[in-house]
Amino acid sequence: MQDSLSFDITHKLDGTLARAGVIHTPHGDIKTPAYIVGGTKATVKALTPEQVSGLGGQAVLANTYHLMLRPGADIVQQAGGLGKFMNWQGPTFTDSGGFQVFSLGVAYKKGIDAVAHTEKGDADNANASKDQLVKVTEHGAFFRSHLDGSKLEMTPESSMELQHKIAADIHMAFDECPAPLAPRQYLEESLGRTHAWAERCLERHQTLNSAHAETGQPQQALFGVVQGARKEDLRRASAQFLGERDFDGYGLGGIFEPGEIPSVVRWVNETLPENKPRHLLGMGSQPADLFLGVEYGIDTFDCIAPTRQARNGAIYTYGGRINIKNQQYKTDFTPIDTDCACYTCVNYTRAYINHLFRADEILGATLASIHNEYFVVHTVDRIRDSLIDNTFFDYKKSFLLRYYKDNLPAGVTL
RNA sequence: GCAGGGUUAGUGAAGCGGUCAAACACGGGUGACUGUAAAUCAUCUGGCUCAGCCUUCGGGGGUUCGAAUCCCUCACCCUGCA
Repeated sequence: MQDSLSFDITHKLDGTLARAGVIHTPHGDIKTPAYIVGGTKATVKALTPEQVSGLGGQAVLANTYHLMLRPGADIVQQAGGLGKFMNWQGPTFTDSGGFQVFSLGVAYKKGIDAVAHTEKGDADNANASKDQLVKVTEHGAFFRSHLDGSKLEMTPESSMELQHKIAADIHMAFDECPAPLAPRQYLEESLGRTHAWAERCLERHQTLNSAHAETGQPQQALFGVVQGARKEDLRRASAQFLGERDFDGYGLGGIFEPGEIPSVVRWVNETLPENKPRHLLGMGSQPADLFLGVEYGIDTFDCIAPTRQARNGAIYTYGGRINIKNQQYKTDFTPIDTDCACYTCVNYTRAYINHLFRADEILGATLASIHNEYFVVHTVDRIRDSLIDNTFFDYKKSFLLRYYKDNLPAGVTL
């Protein structure tokens, strides 16, 4: 059977876990470290695939839960798979739906921030609220659709069936993402479940891949997802358990702030096998995530924040984040960032984009999304270059000082 | 000219004797957003020496302990009839 995926490490940065390399997939290569563009519902919101590749995007990540609801995995399959369906030629990932166990579960109507970042109500964070749409059992997760309330079930097996129909190049194992401040006992129980689910995912995945081999379809790859919250022993045990199994790579889940990276990501990446790619799930809202992630051994990132924030007017510049809707930009006829080479910065002014947002014109979302996504994709590309020419720490320091000035996020060091 | 209706904060529009600095929407200010529940959400939006006070509901004058709310009058707008 032909390999679904291979990974070459071409450079390593001495004294760190950082590496540069190439992931080879049936739909092309990904030069790593790389920022994977969020395309949850088989679309990168407000952008055409040409715009995504134009801004430097190498691969996109869609979501199994969302595509199961709309349009349904069967339709994506009939279309010829995710890439064909959305006219994206390059590599694709799907997330399993594991994160929705969290976002529609304990975090529902409280917000990820409230559940993941605050110390208050830690026990509360683990408990079911009346509102939440998810119930977890050993068998799988029961969802109520956030769209119409209908009852759905997702199991490790069904997630793999769905992902194979959607047919991205790289799948994620169906995991439970627990609230990071849940009680220890719950975290242990949850991790055991995630591991059992991972084995069930792997088994079904291999069966499905064998069927593809018989029909001549490309092999698909599966990443195991490491959990364990902020507990070193749990994280190392998870990385050990999954690292011993035949996954094509690993996703790191349940990480919420840059300050966790030097601890949690390090524990995991010190333990995982070195020769397989590591994807940091859902992190990459701000530059510190990217520099620290790479430094502690991450190969790929995905995050929806650049496009979501762009739609809401929050825009990255090398001097920090700005809100383009603010009054002060009404008559600012300079680009978002004079040091940025993206399509938006080359062609448009802050005043024009400010106008588009105030007038509620959809082009504002597009131009802002092109810029924000370029900003993070390009930053990771530059980080890659800095690994190759051995200037990582200089680049990290100058970038983060310019971006954060005196306000480095908690836990971030230069 | 006669009869009726109207004039409320940046705009539209509730209120019809005390609990009204005055609902609500829009507009405006600011903030948030990390495997997308999100082109979303939060908050402020008369002034000030700010748990209190001051000035506001077309202008002026009354009634009342008390008026955006009732009466008189003036101005302007709308609708009928001449």
